[in-house]
Amino acid sequence: MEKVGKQRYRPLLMNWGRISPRLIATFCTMPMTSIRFSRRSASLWYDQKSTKEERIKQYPMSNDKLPTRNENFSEWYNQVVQRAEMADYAPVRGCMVVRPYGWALWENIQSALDTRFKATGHVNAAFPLFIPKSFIEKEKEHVEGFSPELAVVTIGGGEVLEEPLIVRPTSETIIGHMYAKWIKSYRDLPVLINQWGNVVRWEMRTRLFLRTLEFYWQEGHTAHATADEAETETLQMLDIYYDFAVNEAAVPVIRGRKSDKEKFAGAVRSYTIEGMMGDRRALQSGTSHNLGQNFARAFDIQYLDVNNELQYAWTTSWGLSTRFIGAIIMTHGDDQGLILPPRLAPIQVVIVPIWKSEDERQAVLSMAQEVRQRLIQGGVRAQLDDADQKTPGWKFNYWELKGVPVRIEIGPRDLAQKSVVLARRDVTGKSGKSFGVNLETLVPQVIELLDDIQNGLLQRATEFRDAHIVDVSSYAELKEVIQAGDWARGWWAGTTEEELQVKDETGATIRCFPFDQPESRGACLFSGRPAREVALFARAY
RNA sequence: CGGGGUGUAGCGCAGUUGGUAGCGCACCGCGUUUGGGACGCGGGGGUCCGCGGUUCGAGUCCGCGCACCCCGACCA
Repeated sequence: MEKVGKQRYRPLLMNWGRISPRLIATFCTMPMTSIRFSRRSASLWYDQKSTKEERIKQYPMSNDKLPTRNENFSEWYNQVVQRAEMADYAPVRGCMVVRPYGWALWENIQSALDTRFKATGHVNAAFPLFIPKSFIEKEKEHVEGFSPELAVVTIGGGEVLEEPLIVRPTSETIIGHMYAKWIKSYRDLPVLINQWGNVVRWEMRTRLFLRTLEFYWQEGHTAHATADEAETETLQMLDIYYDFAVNEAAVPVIRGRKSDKEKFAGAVRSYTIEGMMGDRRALQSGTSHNLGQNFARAFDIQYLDVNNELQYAWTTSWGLSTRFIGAIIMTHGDDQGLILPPRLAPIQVVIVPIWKSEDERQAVLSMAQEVRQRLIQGGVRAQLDDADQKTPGWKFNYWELKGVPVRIEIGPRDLAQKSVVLARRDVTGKSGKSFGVNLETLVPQVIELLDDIQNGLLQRATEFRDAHIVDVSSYAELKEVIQAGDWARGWWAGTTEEELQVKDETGATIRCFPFDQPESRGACLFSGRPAREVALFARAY
């Protein structure tokens, strides 16, 4: 059954140029020094000639430490996601289960975004999961872009369906259809609807959160009376993503316009926020599209304007997905595991009690309870880890792996002075600990610390990013910079073909034309032609 | 769809010339522990991917399937 989609839709594919050796390039730059790995990825790291015995000796299967990010970033990511209990592999290839801890993070992301959507006049609704196949085919670029990755339902209730149903890869088409019904007059505009839901795209290579067959997201779909208004909306929503990323997630993204080659299938213009991950690869973390009148024409979204003339509406769409969780993980995480930005962290403070005797246990626990109460009353998301099967040391490591921003340790030594130990997740070891923190000033101090961590994460990530963007003025320089793993920024006036050539030869793509542009003009780094804007090149996820 | 690989306990794996299945971790019980990933003793857990074949006997050999992983061709 699952093959139906591919077979049916393959013929629709026309000019899918064979694409880049990006993945080869990535593979080549990765160190062959993985310490631990799952069976899944093991073969990648094997020296094909070594014997099985040698491999086992070389790579002990000890399960207690993460690979470091330098050793093998990709394996570090996989293990962090699973061991921090964010997500797990589902029994269906390429699908994930978002576990409660991961979902709690997503809920916080949702609420931060939803608040912003509502504040700008948007409302939520829900559209169907299934889309008639014919809908997808109505917009030419759209069908070409999405055909290869559609899941198709051909049987329902034991009967072969008259028209196959597509499991939505995105909802422009079905929402467009509904908008055509609802929009008759300029008085009906604008329509500003958002939907929280899931979509399915039949990807070849999958990674937890970053690319799975099914993922969760929000998709906003708006319709407007004028091109200007649609463009304003498109940019406004990109700014909301930017504000969210920077101020809630402490992920310093760059706003910009996608190149024609990279824009959404069916859009006139696509805008993006791009983040630099800990391995310096780029991650498209949110997109906003100006669809012009493409979908309005395909779905007959027409209205009568003030002059009683029939006009096509101007539509937009914008989305941010659970992929953003991957962005948070790969932006802030360190060799101990996750570091979650305090504003989004499901648990902001974890309290670890320490005791030896039963007497101590009682006393420590009751103090820990009180601390937890005070924190919660102060509006802090606090949790007490009072499990007695695990040692404090184990708990420290566990909660660090889970990225909880602040840990409070309470032991016998603290009882007497009515004080606690504060440990911040973003500074490892003893230097991140404050001893003898007084109970009376604890709550404001924790709140200040959370704030400090939030700012620190943003600053650290911003500095890291800026240190790895290099200005280039020639193709040779670009190659060198990309080869070194950094991002290259330079004047660009190239064609899509030239962009493709860069991708083929370097593995890098144009991530965006940043909004932040120099005043001057320059010469295209590739062709030497006069260029009006600079582009950012990077290897991307 | 092409090339490569793997299917044995929840996870990671071992299993010799074919002789009736084990190790580590996890899990359960009891006890001792607890300021940076504790320890002892005891215990539970198997359709050895499936089907067929060879054999007195198959995790092991043969055939055919299936699933998953990796690499290539796409993408938020």
